[in-house]
Amino acid sequence: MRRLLAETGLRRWFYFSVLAEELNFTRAADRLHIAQPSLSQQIRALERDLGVALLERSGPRFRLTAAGEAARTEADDLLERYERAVSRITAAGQGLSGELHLAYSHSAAADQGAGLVGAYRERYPDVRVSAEAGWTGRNVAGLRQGTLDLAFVRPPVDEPEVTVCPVGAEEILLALPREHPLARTRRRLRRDQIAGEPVILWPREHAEGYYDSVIWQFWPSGPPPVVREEPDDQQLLRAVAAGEGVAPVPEHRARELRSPGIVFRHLASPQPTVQLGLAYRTRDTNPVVLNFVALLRTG
Amino acid sequence: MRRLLAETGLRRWFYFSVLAEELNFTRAADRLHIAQPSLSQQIRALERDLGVALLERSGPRFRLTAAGEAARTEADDLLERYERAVSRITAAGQGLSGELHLAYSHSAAADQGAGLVGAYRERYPDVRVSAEAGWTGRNVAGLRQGTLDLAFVRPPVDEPEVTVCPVGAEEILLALPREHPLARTRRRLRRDQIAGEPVILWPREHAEGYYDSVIWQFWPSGPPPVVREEPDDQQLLRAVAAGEGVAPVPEHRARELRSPGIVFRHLASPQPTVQLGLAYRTRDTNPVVLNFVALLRTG
DNA sequence: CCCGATTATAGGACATGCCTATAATTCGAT
DNA sequence: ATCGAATTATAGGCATGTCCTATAATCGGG
Repeated sequence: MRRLLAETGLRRWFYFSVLAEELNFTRAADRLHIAQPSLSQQIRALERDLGVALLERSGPRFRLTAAGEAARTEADDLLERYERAVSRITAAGQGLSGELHLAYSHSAAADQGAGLVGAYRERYPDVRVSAEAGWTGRNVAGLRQGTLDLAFVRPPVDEPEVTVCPVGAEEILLALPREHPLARTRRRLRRDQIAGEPVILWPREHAEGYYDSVIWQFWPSGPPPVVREEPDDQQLLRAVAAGEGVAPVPEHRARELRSPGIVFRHLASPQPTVQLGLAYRTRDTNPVVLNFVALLRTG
Repeated sequence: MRRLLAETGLRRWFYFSVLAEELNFTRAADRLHIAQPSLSQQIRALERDLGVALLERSGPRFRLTAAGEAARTEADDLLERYERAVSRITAAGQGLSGELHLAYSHSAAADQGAGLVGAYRERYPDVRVSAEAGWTGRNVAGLRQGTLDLAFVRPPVDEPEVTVCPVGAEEILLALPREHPLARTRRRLRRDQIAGEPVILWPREHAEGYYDSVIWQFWPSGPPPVVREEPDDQQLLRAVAAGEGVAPVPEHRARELRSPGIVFRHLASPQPTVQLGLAYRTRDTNPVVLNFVALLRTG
C-alpha cells in the first residue's frame, strides 16, 4: 500500500526512510523488493540531488550523518503527508469530502428538506455543508453562476442548465382574513367563490413557474386582481389579516405561519398542489453533489 | 529554484500545480519549459496513478473537478513542505541546525567556556544546545558512548577516540586552612614547604591525567599523603577549613569558592598550571560539532 | 462552414531505474 | 598476518519512462 503511493512521487525518499530504519542496504532492499545495487544507486542519487551526504560510509558499514538523521525525519513526515494528500484527493473524487453550498427555499417550511440534509450530513460527515435560504429565482441564478451547488425550489423551473428532482408535494391552501365571509364555513371553497377576490402574491420573478401554476390552479377562469406583491411571507399574511386580500400558501408553510387574524381554507377538488424540488446543475459532475442527489433518489 | 527541487521528487505534482494555476496546458507547459504534449502525458499519468479524474475535459478546454481542486491544494502544500524538508536537511548538513549535547567541567569555574558557548549560540541560533556539567572522566565517557558531543575537560586525556582542544590555561593554587602556619605569609610557597602535608584530592578516576599532573607539579619529590578523596568541591573546601589537609584548586574555581576559613596561596616558580580543554570525538563528522570546534579555533 | 485556439496522439531519441554478476572493503577469527 | 564472512560499490544490459516534434482531433466563434 504505502509502497504503491510512494512509487508515484517520493520513491527515493521512501527508499531512504526504509534504509534509515534498517541501517542495512541488503535488508532494506529486500523489504523494498528491489536489488541492493539499485538501492545503493537511488540513495546516492538522493544525496547528489540534495547536495548533502546522508550516510557516513566506512566500507561495508555505514551510519547516518546529522543531515541523514534530519532527512529521515523529513522523509517520514513527507511520506505521511503524501499519503494523506492522496487519500484526501481520492475522497474528494468520491464525494466523501469537500464543500456543498446549499440553499433552502423561502417558500417552503423550515423543516422541509432538513431531513434530507440531515441524512446527507450523517452519511458524509467530511463534507462541509453551507446552507442559506432564498427564493426559487435567486436560487436558480445561484446555481447557474456557481455560488450554489444545490437548492430547494418550487417547480416548474424552465432552465435546461438546471435539473429539478421532486422531493415532495403538498396542497396549497388559501389564506383569508378571519372576518372574511368565506371564512365562516370550514368547508372547501369552490373556485367560483374566489373568482374576483383581490389577491396578494409574491413578486412573480421570485418564482415564475410556481406563480403561474398557482394562478391556473386557483383561477382557471381568468387571472384575479393582484392588489399587492409582497416578497415577505410575514408581511404578506399581515396584509391578508388587514383585509387587503387573500393569498395562496403551501400547507406546510401555512402551519408554520398560523396567526390569529388569519384562517386557511382548502380548495375543492381538484385541490391545488405544489411540489418541492431539489435543483442542481444538469451537467454538474461534482461527486459531492451527485451523492446528494443519489441519496434523494435512493432514499 | 522551485523547479529544481520539484524535479527530484514531486515532478508531476509540480506540473499539476502550475497547470491548475494557468488552467491552460500550453501556457503551463511554457512556464514549465516542457512541451505541451509532455504536460498532457504527465497529467494523465498523475490521474491514472491517483485513480481520479482531476480535469473535466471538454474538447480543447477543461476545468478542474472537485478532486482536482483538492489536488491543487494538496499539491501546493506538499511542494511547500518538500522545499522546507530540503532546506532543513541541507541546513543540518552545514551544521546550521540540529542538536548539540555539551557538558561543562565540574572543575572549571561556571563562566569558563560560557563565553564560547554564547558566541556559538549567537552564530548558530537554530542549533539546540543542551548543557550539563560533569567531571572529566564522566564527560569523556559520555563522548565515547555518544550521549555527549562536546565537553570541557581537564587535560591530559589519554584516549585516541577523543581529541582535546586547548581553551585556556590557569594557575593552580593551594587551599590552606586559615589557621595553617603556611597561611601566615602571603608569599609564594616553596615545594619543600608543602612536602608531607596531608592533602585532600578528588577521586582520581574523575580526572586521572589532571590528578597525576597535579601530583607531579606540586610534589615532584614524591606523592604526599592523601587523607581524603572528596568529589564535591564545596565539601572539599569545608574539609580544608576544618584542617584535614590542603588542596590544589584552579585559580578561577578558587575565586568562585572563596570562603572565610580558607586562604589560597600561589606556589613558587614554576607555578603549577592546568589547561581547560574542549573535547570531542576525534572521528566526529557532525557539522554542528565541527562548527563549534572551528569557532574555538578561529576565535 | 470554416478558422483559430487548444488539447490529444504517434513515434522516435534519450535518460532513468532496475537487474545480474562481480569487485572492493572492512571486521573478526584463526 | 591472513583468510573468510558480510556488506556495499561498480559495471553492463535491458525495460520503462520522459521528453521531443509533427500531426490529428475537437470545440467555439465569425
